[in-house]
Amino acid sequence: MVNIGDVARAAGVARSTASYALSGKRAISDEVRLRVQQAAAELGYTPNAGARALATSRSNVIGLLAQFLPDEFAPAMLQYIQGVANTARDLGYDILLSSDPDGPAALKRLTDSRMVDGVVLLNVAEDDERLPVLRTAPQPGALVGLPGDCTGVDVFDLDFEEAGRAMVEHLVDLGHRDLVLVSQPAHVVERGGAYVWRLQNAAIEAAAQRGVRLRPVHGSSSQPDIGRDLHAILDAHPEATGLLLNNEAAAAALPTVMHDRSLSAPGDLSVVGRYSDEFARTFSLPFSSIESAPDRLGRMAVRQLVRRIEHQIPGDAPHVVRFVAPELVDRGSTAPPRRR
Amino acid sequence: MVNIGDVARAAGVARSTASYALSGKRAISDEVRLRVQQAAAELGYTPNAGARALATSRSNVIGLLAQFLPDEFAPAMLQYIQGVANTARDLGYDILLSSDPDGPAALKRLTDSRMVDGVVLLNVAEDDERLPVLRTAPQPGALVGLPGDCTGVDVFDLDFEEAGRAMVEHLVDLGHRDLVLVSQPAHVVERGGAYVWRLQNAAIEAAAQRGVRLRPVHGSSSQPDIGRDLHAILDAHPEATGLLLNNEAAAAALPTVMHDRSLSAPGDLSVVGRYSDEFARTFSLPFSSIESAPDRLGRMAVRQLVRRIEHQIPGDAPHVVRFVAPELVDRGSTAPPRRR
DNA sequence: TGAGTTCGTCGAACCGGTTCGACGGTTGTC
DNA sequence: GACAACCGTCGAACCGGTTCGACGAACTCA
Repeated sequence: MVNIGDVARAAGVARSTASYALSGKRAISDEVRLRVQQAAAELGYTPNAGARALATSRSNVIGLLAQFLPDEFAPAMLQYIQGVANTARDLGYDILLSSDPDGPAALKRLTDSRMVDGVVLLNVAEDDERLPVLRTAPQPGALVGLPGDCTGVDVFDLDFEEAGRAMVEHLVDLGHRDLVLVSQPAHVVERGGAYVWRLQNAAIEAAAQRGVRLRPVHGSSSQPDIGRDLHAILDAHPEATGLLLNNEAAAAALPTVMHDRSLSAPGDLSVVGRYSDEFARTFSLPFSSIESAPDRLGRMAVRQLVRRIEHQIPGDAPHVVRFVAPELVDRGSTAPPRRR
Repeated sequence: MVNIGDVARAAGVARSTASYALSGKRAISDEVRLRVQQAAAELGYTPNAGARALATSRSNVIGLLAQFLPDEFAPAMLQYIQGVANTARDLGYDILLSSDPDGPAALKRLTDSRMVDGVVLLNVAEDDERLPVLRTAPQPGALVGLPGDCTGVDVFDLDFEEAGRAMVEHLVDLGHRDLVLVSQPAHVVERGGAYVWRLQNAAIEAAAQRGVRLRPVHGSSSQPDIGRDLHAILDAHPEATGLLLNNEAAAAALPTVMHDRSLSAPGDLSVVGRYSDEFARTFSLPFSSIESAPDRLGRMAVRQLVRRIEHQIPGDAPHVVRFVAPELVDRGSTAPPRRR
């Protein structure tokens, strides 16, 4: 394998000169620089990543910690991963994907071994066990998802409170007075999926303020259970005219369930979900939804991380907690309730 | 950051002794070994990945080249990625995920920089541009997908020919004599997605042998186009009683389309797909299907790769081309055709 | 003409591991 | 009692980059 010594020899200069000629960190005569660059090109020189990382303490790799939990809907996760991966690539970073179920251990290994210059955490829990590890790590971290304690990390998330309010307001404005909100399974909440109750509490509060009824229920996050759950929910609440979904699996399953019951939206039931446009296309979902903007969140997280890594922001500068404002994408699944 | 010198000093031994005590590559007295291990634990020592890679020419990282092409159905891709990631983790390797659209360049950089000990390629094309790069790389490579020329790489794929035959045989045995096969879009084929015509040709041949009619058609691989395509296909072939799907997006969209047309399977139409059980659950697909086994293929690829990396197999040993036999998972979507 | 700058290049040290050869001490064998 | 074999440890070299200080040559200016 050709190394920088070979390039230097071919160009007739010292190793250090070759290094400077390629990096441009010191003035080098045009003549020598061209000779070095040409030699590098001819020999097909690619710097050894390990050696460079050792010398510079920088790897140009970003760690991405994502867990494929049985109660998270995998296709929804994928969108965040793609957002992070694409942005990292554009900024010149590779991504090291860890799906280790033992998040804290994986994070500690990745950071302590200096394999990564920074990390992005997905599936952030209210009391995330990875955060203490991350705070003591020398590298910066960015989260997609809001934890209880944001100190020492940059945080990006959808404004779930506002999302909950917006969903309720939208349906109430149309005249609905009996709503059902289908959330993630109860044990996603127990595990610390705070976004579930952030949206739910805000929705309940908004409903109370407008004087309408909103019943929060949980649904499974996998097939075929969620289908049964939806049937049970619709059986239990025949008076409901508006359905709110904060559960991707439920959204994916609902068209089939409604078909089985010969219901259609918005004729029989107005439906609003919370998922991305990409997700809606993938699953042919006809429901209006609050855009969850996974690509945008992934991009924001990586951008901020890279800014910190490259010291445009010092590590002790104040950290950022930024919320994306929810936007309702109208797919025509809501209308005034049918007179009964 | 604590390094092996700190550990050695704390244990009162030389750096080399500390290294041997931790790696076990030379005999070390129990007493010294324990002292070193304890010092390492107390100081929270984690080896520097770059330094180790530099010294050993091994990074314990596997490169995963996956392209999220607009005409590949992303959720289907994810299953392969998960299979590869999980197996790699179990075997002690991290995964570097590259989604760079310029595959050859990304591959060259990853291998030449010695960032990875080996690579797994997804989205393999008949005449894959990454293969020449991979063959000259010093690291081994494993493919999930069959290229035209398999020299120098290990290859794992579903037996698409057998899959095509099995789908046809199954329906013909039930009495169907008019079949339609929905494949991926034409330009997936043009780009080199050989699996499309491998299945298609085998299906056509099997149909000819059994004396039944099989019409091959292409469908889009994204929503909502594929929905329109399916309607058009069903309009154009009202006489068909059996539908074969080699297109995940089509499978995902078909329930809605059939609902819109008030068709049901197997009453009005017998349907057989080609996708994984996990995929079927995610999309609530009620159709019987040939299992595409992405987890198994990912696992096989990584296992073989690791075997080569760890020199249980020398690099010049003969390479492997292994096909997974298709299995039909019966979900009750096929039956003898209804008498017209 | 000599001192002070500036510019371009070089040599050496360093990053943090692994590994090879050497060496002193103990044990075993005849 | 001499010699060989073996065991456990050490020092030094090496992997392939980057970076710092030094240094010679050319240029500037008094």
